[in-house]
Amino acid sequence: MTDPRPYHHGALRQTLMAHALDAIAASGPTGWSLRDLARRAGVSHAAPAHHFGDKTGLLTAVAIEGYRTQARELEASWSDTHSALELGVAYVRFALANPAAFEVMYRPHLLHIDDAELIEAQAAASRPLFVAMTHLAELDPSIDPAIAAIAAWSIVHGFATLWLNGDLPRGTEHDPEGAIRAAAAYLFRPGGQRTPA
Amino acid sequence: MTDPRPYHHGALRQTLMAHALDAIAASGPTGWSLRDLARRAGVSHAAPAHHFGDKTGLLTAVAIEGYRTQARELEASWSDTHSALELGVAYVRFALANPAAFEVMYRPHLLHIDDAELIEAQAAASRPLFVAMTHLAELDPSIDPAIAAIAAWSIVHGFATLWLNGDLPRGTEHDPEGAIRAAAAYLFRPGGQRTPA
DNA sequence: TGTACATCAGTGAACGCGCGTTCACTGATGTAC
DNA sequence: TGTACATCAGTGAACGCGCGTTCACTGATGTAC
Repeated sequence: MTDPRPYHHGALRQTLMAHALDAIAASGPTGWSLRDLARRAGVSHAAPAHHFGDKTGLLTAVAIEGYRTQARELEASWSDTHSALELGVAYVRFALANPAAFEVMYRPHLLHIDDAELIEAQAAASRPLFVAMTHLAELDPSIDPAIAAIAAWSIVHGFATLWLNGDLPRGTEHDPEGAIRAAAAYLFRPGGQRTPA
Repeated sequence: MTDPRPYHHGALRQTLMAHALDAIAASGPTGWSLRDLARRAGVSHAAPAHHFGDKTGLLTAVAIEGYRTQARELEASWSDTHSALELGVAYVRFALANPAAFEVMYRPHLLHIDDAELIEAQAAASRPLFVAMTHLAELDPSIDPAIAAIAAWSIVHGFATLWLNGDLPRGTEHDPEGAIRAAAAYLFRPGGQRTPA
């Protein structure tokens, strides 16, 4: 009656990564075991080691895939709008759509940080931010692109983190994109002198 | 030759919390066990359950203590400076000085979120932010205090998170306070109209 | 000052469990000739 | 078209380990009278 499962799974690597995303979303970046993932994939408990070596290897694979997707989305946002604000909204949109990957990507101590593919994917994902900040500094010479990058990255990263943790007050829930768009608009209002508030 | 340890430890609760902070800083909010903490405190493995019940209880105690300290520091900063910018710097200073507590405080799913002391401590810690934003909105009527609160909280929370994870580029390392002060100064520059950048 | 008793803090043995890792293996697939 | 062989993906039994939890206990402390 039961399907005779073929000896070779066929797409075990991707399947394990998908289950890892579920497990991370449910129990955090370390709240699961390789055996658990194997069980979910219907495969023997020693199989995951073939593909990832260990947990860190799997998390690294998850982060790489996350950075690649993020890079694609940020590049698309920038070339569509040439707006730093919309780039920030795209950053938040990615985080909210991919909470598990987002939770892993920015925690170097969970990853094999010297993995070449990881380093390259990270660099590709951060490029649009620097392009946008340079663009901004050209329009407004009072803006220092390095500091602006820290400001912009911080506000969108902070918003995404707080939103995913459920820390933001009720009301934000139904329209997170609207909330970050309004909040981030306070950054880089053109013209004004910079003085401490 | 060895000290005859007294049957009663005397300050086991505080000692376990201190070791928990070390363990969290080293291995993340869940990368340790109650048995491990008991070992570090030189006490039998069943002792921690007396004080905290379980891991979540201990993390809740850590978060409560964190929020109380944070509330004290933020209140002091506000009453000393009446500056929203300096309040943000104080938020970052707290996070960097108390990384383990900071890592736990904003993750409700790690905590007993309906603990009355936790709720009260959280509320006390967030009060200065709303006071400061209300103050800001009085000075500049174009500022919406609710949105400004999200913007301000996001930028300092994001900065602290990225800094603690080691994600920010070299250079920021030696003067995180200077970096967040410069970055946050882009928020709420007086005067300018709000338009998307 | 003394005694009895309740309460509290911590002990230590026992349990069953899920984990990562190892290892010799087997079944399927791809390639060379 | 067929055969031989290498490689790769996944198996399953075994191991030792640290874990949380339970439980009857013991030693110290505090309080009532």
